[in-house]
Amino acid sequence: MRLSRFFLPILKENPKEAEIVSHRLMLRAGMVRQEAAGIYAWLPLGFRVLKKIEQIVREEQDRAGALELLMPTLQLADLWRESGRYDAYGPEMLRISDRHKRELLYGPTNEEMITEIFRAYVKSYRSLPLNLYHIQWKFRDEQRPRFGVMRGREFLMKDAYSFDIDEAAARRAYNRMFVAYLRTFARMGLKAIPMRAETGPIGGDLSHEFIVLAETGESGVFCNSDVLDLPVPSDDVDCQGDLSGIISQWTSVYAATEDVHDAARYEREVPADKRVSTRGIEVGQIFYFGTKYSDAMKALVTGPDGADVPIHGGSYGVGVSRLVGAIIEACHDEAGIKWPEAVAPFTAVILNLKQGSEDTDAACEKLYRELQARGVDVLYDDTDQRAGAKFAAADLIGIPWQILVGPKGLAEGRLEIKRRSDGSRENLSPAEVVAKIAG
RNA sequence: CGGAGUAUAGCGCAGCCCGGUAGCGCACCUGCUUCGGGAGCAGGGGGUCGCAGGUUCGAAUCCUGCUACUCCGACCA
Repeated sequence: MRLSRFFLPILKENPKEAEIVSHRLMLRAGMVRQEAAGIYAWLPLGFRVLKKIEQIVREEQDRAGALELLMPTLQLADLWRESGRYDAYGPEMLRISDRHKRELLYGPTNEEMITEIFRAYVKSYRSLPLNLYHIQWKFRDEQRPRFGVMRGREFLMKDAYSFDIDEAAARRAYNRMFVAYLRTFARMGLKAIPMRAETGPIGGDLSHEFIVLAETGESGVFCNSDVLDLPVPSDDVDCQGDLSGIISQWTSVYAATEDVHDAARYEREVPADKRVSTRGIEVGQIFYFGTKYSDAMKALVTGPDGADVPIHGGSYGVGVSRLVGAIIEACHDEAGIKWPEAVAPFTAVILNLKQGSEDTDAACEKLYRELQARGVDVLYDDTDQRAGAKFAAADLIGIPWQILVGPKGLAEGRLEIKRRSDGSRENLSPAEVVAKIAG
């Protein structure tokens, strides 16, 4: 992508409403624009990141055996009356009526709808286990939206729903999602710690929140620093195999949000030098809720003995749009964002330090073509701004690799490559640059 | 949902007390000079001053009502 043809409305000054760093940087980097309280338009740069995150979530859900579908944003009120949540959900639910005065709502979550779909088709225990998920916009009419996309009213969420014949099978489904979540967040460059959590209004008795440690997080958290060094399951983990060893490894180390924090146990189990008391951002939560919805909505399957039984369910959410902010909270410095490569809007940016000069133009064009040919997502800053402005913009938008092409280096046949994450620099030949980034 | 504020150009702000027909910095456009860490000079474009009423010869400014947004707290993927 040529920057001169891209849409990147960078701001030099800080918008006054943005209090936390991720919100400030997202606005300054031209990633989002606020359209109403807690409602954002995703501009091209932000949209690229959102899509990368979404794709990682999707790949790990698929790996875990979940099946993607897509449910609508609007749902009929009657569906929610069946579960009893239409009234219980309260003013956070956005209620709408259509021209026929039918009552609808903009979905804040989809347990009811997925249960309705499930019960319409699945009749036998032999169709289980089943895990269906979608990645769709949700709306929760928060009393006080804030912190940009970290707590918007409209947000993109991955929500998966598992269906199993009994509790033991449901716990295996829960474990598969637990492992998928460990992998998902690690692939994005985040340390997300699973913490025992309250089940809240969704119900059930087993739940973990996945928390990214950050001073600007909304909830207080307490954990044993050992949990930060636990190994994340690798690519070849057998999701259909026995995962209980991994789960117990992760859940035996103390980690809790302030809501369920047990100070006595914390002090008893965690040595003083390993106590971490900080704040965190919730990026995912998983629940096992048993037969709560299948009882209320009569989602029954016929078991091996011929008797109908309610299925055991779980639901598993990832805040996809929130993750964009969470990653920035975890990865930035004074100059701007430092995207982990896996979610970066572009892998590399070419900075032509003397636009209009024959030598640098030719070298940049060649490099740009070669990187593209090698499948690298590359941004070419071909604007006629001065070098300093290009450096500042590149640092701000956080592209992992900056390739500096200027007359000084070219005189010796060299380009300078700067790594955004640690600021390290190397002088390399063009071929070496291509090999390093594409290879 | 309690409390406190704000609304003037794309962004950040001044002007309002004391009414007289809107200004500054950044950004944008043109030209020249610059050119490896957010350049300089000169010229230029852009605002029914959140909306609706009222007072007045005259309202960004005073009065009334409304709306939107922000911050602190209680609450949430």
